[in-house]
Parts: sequence; C-alpha cells; structure tokens
Amino acid sequence: MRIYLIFFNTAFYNKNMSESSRKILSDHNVSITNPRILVLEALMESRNPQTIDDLQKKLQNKVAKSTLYRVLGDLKKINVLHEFTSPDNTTVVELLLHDAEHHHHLFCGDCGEIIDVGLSDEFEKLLSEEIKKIERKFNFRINDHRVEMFGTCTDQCSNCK
Amino acid sequence: MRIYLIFFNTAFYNKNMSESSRKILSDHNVSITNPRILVLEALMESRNPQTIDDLQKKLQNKVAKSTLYRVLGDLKKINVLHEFTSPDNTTVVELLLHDAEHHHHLFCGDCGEIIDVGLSDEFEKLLSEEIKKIERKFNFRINDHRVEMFGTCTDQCSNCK
DNA sequence: CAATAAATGAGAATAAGTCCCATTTATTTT
DNA sequence: AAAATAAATGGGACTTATTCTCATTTATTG
Repeated sequence: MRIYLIFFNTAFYNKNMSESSRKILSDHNVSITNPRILVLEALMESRNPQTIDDLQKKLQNKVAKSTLYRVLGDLKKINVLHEFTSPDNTTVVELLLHDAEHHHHLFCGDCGEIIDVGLSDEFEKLLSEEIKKIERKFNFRINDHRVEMFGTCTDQCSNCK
Repeated sequence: MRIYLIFFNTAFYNKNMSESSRKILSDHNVSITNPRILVLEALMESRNPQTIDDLQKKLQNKVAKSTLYRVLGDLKKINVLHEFTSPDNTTVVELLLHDAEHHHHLFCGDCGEIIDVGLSDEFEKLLSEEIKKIERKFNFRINDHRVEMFGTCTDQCSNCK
C-alpha cells in the first residue's frame, strides 16, 4: 500500500495567507486571534477593494458581525487597512500591504467595480506642488490626498459582460 | 405721525434667495413648492458644503425629514446639487450654481470643515491627459473625477480657533 | 499552569435614509 | 375662477449599516 501525499495549491495559498496574516499582527503588536486571521485572509483573497458585505459572505458564520467591524477598526488603527466609500455610498475596504504603492481609484457606475489605478510620477509631482500651494493659501497641513475617477467600463469589467 | 419703512439687509437677502430659488426651480421645469424653496435657501446660506444635519437644524420643523431627503434627491436629479461623503463618512451636500467653477475639496480632520479649492489649469490639463490614458488602459469611459485633500487647519478654520 | 487582560459572540440599541399613504398643494382644464 | 387632475408633503413605520453591552471565551504574562 502506497500513501500519496498531495499538496493542493489552495493549501499552500492558505498557509501563506495565514502566515502573512500572523506576521502583520505580530509586527504591529496586536494579539493574534482567529477572527483577525480569518478577516485578514478574506481581505487578501482579492486585490481590489471589497465591500463589507463581500467580507461577510466570505466569512459567513465564522466571524460575528460585531467582531468583523471591530477587527476592521483594529486594522485601520495599525494602518494596514484603508476604508472609503464608493459613489453609491457603500463602505469599501482594502488592505495596504508593505509593498502597496500609492494609488487611486476608478469606479464603474454600472457594475460597481472599483479598480486600483496608478497615475504617472509626473502627475503626482505636479499634484504635490499644487498641494503645497493649497497648504500655504489656506494655512493647512495636508497629509493625504486622493484622486477618484468615475465612469463606466465600456465592455470588459469582470462583473459586466 | 411718520411712518418709516426700514429695509433690513436680511430682508433683501432673503428676498433674493427666495427669488433665485424660484428661478432655479422654474428653469428646470420643477414645480415651485414651499419646501423646495426653503431647502434651496438653506443651501444658499453657506457657500461651503453642508451636512444633512446642518440643513435639518436650519429648517427645523419647517420641512419634514422625508421631504428634505426627497427635495435633495430632486435637486440632484436636475444637477444643481452635488452630494458626497466626508472622510468620517458623513453625507455632505453643496449647491452647484450657474457660475460654480470646477473645484475640489479640502477636509480638516480636526474641526470637520470642508473647503472648496480650485487647482491650477496646468494641473487640470495634466489630469485630463492622465484620465485619457486610464480610459484607454482599462477600456472605461470616465465622466467625472475629484481630488480630495485631507489635513488639519493649522490655526484659522472658522470652526477651530 | 494560574492569573490577568484582552477579544469575542449574540443580540439590543442607534442612526441615517427610505417607504407608505392619507392629506395638502400645485398645475391644468374648462 | 372653480373643478379636476396630478404632484408633493408630513408623519411615522420600516430598513439597513454600524455601534454598543456584557457575559463568556481566548490570549498573554508571570
């Protein structure tokens, strides 16, 4: 009788996600708990921003609603999570990983998809100049900015066909 | 006995606001009703964006909550009102008057003030170029964009002192 | 391994926004 | 100008997203 040990891709995948989840938590001195790992894994499952509802579906029954909100709050506090609202006023959340580049968002008004987009260095440089002007003009200290673009995917969003 | 006719500034002010409110409504073929006029006047009272709560306070008892929301919806439909969300997720609304220039927003994280800011033509031009690139890259039709800046007023917001 | 501190689950409470429907107000018709 | 029709309103019930509470469970520390 032979025994075959079969490794599924998903097994590796999950293991990696679980380990990087733990690392994120320990790197930020946050206690490592099951719900936090599960939420982080759900966040890692898709690279574009997700709604709370998406997360709840992925985590169904495994994490209480109140815990989900609390964990998202914890992740925001340690700056690994970015939360914003889509044009139809849905709360949306995305993980900011170590290597996450500065980026902006493109919203499809038809299917609701939200896409991460990077803009050119030239653009970002000019925007910084503008921001310096605004800081002077209004006596503000500006620490963040975002550019949002709204439109419709003409044919090939992953949701629309 | 002499009779003095005294005109208060506010009287003129209100009259003008009432008349421009009526004009906005008739220009868009929307029936002229008291609640609509009152909401438009409340919107005109401050030039920066306001929260729904601000409006409710100004209109207390004069316009039902359901009507306020309905009227705001009507005004959005005829494109004289712009609605968006502040970073703490509060819905905010501002009138887009005839002469309203394209502008962006600056948010104070301390006092919550939201300030309209214009950016340079050079910047807007470069942004349009970027948007064209994004449209091509993602096969999108982009019809609107916004730039939001977040910070703190270092000393002279009207709310902070 | 016990003691302490922190996090969780379940559901109640809150708040923003929507919906419903009987009444009022505007507009159109005559 | 009054009657007929259509549209808008008020008030409260309802929905949905998020927060809060607190008894129980789980993690961390000594």
